[in-house]
Amino acid sequence: MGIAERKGRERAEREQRITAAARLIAENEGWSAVTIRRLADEIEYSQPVLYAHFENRDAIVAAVAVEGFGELAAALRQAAHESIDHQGALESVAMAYLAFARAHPALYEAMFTMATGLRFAEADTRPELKDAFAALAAAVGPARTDVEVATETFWAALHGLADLERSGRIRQGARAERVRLVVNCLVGP
Amino acid sequence: MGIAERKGRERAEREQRITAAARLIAENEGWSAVTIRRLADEIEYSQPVLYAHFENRDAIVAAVAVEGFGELAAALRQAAHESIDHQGALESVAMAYLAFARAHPALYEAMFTMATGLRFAEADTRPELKDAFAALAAAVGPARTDVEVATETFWAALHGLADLERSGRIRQGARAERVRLVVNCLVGP
DNA sequence: TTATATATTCTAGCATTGCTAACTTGTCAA
DNA sequence: TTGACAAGTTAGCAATGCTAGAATATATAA
Repeated sequence: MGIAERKGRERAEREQRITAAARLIAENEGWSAVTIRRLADEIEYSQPVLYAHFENRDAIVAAVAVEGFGELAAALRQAAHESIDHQGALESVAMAYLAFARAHPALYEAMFTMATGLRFAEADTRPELKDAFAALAAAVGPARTDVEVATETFWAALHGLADLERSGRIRQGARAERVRLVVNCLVGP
Repeated sequence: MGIAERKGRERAEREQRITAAARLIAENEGWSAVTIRRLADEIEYSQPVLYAHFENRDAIVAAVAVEGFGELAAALRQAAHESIDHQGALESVAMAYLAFARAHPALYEAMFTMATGLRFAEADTRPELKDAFAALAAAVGPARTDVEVATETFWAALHGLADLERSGRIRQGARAERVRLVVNCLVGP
């Protein structure tokens, strides 16, 4: 009997609607507008139902963040394919990273400044998180001995650029120059 | 008559006590523990008094953040003095930046992830903010034509490293290697 | 010195938040 | 049909940021 299956499907679908609503509201009105009551309204259930899916509000943010890491990894992989040489690929990936952060500010915020519970390099690390790092490593990868150090540094530079651009602390105009500086550093010696 | 002066002094002192209490509580228990009621208790006044000093809670966070920028600038300047050659100074400054973020996580959080109202490169930008940027620029400074681009990139790399280290997304161990990679990139050609 | 006006500070309360206990309704097997 | 269990709702708690209006202290004028 497919009753259990149907219930499982319904549950998964409802969970999906919760994160989708959270993401939409956050992107339009900021994360502070994402309240349990608002989400309950949106999915047309009462508030306690949300707690049958997520332990608390932070867990909803974390779920959105995990989605984001999956999408970021995909975007980076696609950008890497658009160039032939190493340097071009790195520049392309870097620009794609910054464009991603700019296009989905609330999503990026969930991925990096909220959701403090999401750990990397642990046993329970979600595959999406590893995948995003791997996508960066693939672009940095060849022709370096210290791939991990280089990837971490590349990632940090990109994240820093994205964050300082978002908060208006560095000029929007000079983006390409800054990216070139970062990429030259990695592709160089 | 020094009545007005005395009142001004008392007012300034009370304001100082508010930000000091906010900072202390944040550093010990996180920013979520910094509530208006808690601060009111701490300075031994009722809650509305706080609103005679700051427009809202965010303004208190912002005030702490400004303090932080002043201290960061000082720390960077001091680090720059400890080396003779350019490369050494840059490495020293970078390490001092990361150490600052690690030593005062709540303060750093106020400076970069909260306090969204603080703008750079605007007319009303507080001098402390410009000073921190200037301290970095002074270290990057000579021997480059594009000082501003280089400084922005340097800053972004440091901020990214600090942020990803804080959230446990890059290894604490390889800090020196990453810093070397960043510095080599700026000092190089 | 005393009375009035002004400035200062407090009490009390509102609306909103995340979250939960306890009731009610629906569902399925015996 | 009935009784056990699951699913969902109502109602409410404690905490938050913030504010109106009462109460008190302080400075100025008579």
